[in-house]
Amino acid sequence: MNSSAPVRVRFAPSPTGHLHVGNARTALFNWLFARQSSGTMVLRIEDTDVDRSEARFEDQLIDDLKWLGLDWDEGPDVGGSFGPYRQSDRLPIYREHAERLLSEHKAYLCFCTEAELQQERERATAERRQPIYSGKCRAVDPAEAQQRRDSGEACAFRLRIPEHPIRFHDIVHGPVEFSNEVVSDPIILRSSGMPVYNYVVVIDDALMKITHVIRGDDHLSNTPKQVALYEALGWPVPEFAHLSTILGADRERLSKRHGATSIANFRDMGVLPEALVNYLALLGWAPPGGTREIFSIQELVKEFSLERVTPSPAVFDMEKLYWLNRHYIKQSSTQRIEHLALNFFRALGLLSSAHTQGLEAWFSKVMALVLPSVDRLEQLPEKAAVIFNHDAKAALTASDNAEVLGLPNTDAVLTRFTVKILEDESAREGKLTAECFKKIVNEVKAETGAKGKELFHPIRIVITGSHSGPEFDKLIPILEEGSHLALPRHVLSVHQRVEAFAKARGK
RNA sequence: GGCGCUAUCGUCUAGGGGUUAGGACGGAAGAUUCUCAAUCUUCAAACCCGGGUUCGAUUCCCGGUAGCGCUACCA
Repeated sequence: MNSSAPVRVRFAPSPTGHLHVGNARTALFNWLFARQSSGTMVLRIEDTDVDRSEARFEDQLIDDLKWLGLDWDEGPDVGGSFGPYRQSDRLPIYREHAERLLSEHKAYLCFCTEAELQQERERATAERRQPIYSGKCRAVDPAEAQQRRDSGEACAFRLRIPEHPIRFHDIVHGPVEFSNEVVSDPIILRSSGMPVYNYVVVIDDALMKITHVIRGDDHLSNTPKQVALYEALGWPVPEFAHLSTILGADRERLSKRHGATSIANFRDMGVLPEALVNYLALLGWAPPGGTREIFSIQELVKEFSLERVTPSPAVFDMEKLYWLNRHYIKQSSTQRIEHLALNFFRALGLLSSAHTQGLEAWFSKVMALVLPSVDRLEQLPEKAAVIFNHDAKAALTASDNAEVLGLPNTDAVLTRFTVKILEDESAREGKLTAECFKKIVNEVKAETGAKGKELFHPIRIVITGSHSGPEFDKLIPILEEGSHLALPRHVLSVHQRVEAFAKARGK
């Protein structure tokens, strides 16, 4: 172990789709560890699975990582002195080292066919034996093997697993030991000449001088093979840190079935990157004392510690993410949030991207009204429906409104209110102020004797279609100003709403 | 099946041989408000089971159970 060497870590995703939250956490922990120890972060693309890998996914991955605020010092896009950083560009390297292992008798040629191996495995399972490779070709004389290879016989390269238990250290799990009895001599180079994952990962990590391998614990059982490989190659074994799996609410491995799982999903929902980073850091890590929850990414760089990472699997809790997101939405500058929020309204055609006079100031008021009630930005248009939508008929027939509409005073309130608004000069022009509105409401109160919810609920039904909702002081100016803006979806003024409601009511 | 990993409130976790087992999310109640949201206050809620070690285990050890992973010429 080269613990004194400068820290070098890597994040090594397969470009098979968008960045998943589990991988994002792995990337984050690698990055935090690198940054806090002034180490080097390497991005390596594991694209040896040609069938599933696509170049465009690599760009997506990079976008997703950058969105989270992560960066790297070496990688396919930025270069570096340990490249190439795409496995598909490293094939000659893998072959070269495989040949070396062969010549040193650390590896041997295996002539067993896939069908034979398959049979052997089936027999072993049937007889309840360990389905590991028999080691049949270990016995083949190297010279004879070479001859058979030269004559064109198909063969794979297998690593010789040592005759002793394999031990390694894991920062999150402590010492780990595997009996050599249970680990097969692994194939490192297929008969097709293509190297196998467990082999290339070792070659790459070693050649890239990776000192700490931080990855998902689904690789824990593969690690003994990899350790054996390091030893066969005569290279130092790195430190390992295997991170627990992230589970869904049903305690199964988090997958698309559980809804949003990719970084892009969260971005599209209007989750802020700092909220996601904070949340991901808290999944499996806690600061000493364990009472602090809010961490900026810079604070995490300071406070994070691999030693404090828990080994047990964690269930992804959307609600807690949303809580953090609400926190960061409040923390953010209104300018930034409004800029992000605008896109959600544009996407639905509620607002256009054209410059509309007075839009910015008006939109700020809309945001001030609805922002406190959302978990994520995508909910904004729905919350702003009270502004953009008005359906008097629906308001009259909604079951939620039945009780209020049936109250003894409601009819009088509605009638007085309607008359006053329709008569009001400023309302007719869509220039009713919050003060004037309040004055009218107070007059209705005095004339009908209705107060509290008897007074406010019917009026709110007229204006918004629902008895509960935002305060009038804030809402009225938004409606009035909105009615003067040139918007794709016209915002009805108070007067227009009252008029429509009166018409629907037929009184 | 074999091997490995894991096990504290519903969830994320702190803690650790003797504690009123701490915090956060969520939940409930209350305050505030015309209502909703926000905010504030309060409350409920956990050491998987069985053995051992020990004066004393939730903590250490062993076993069980459960969950997850690996067991490929997949990554």
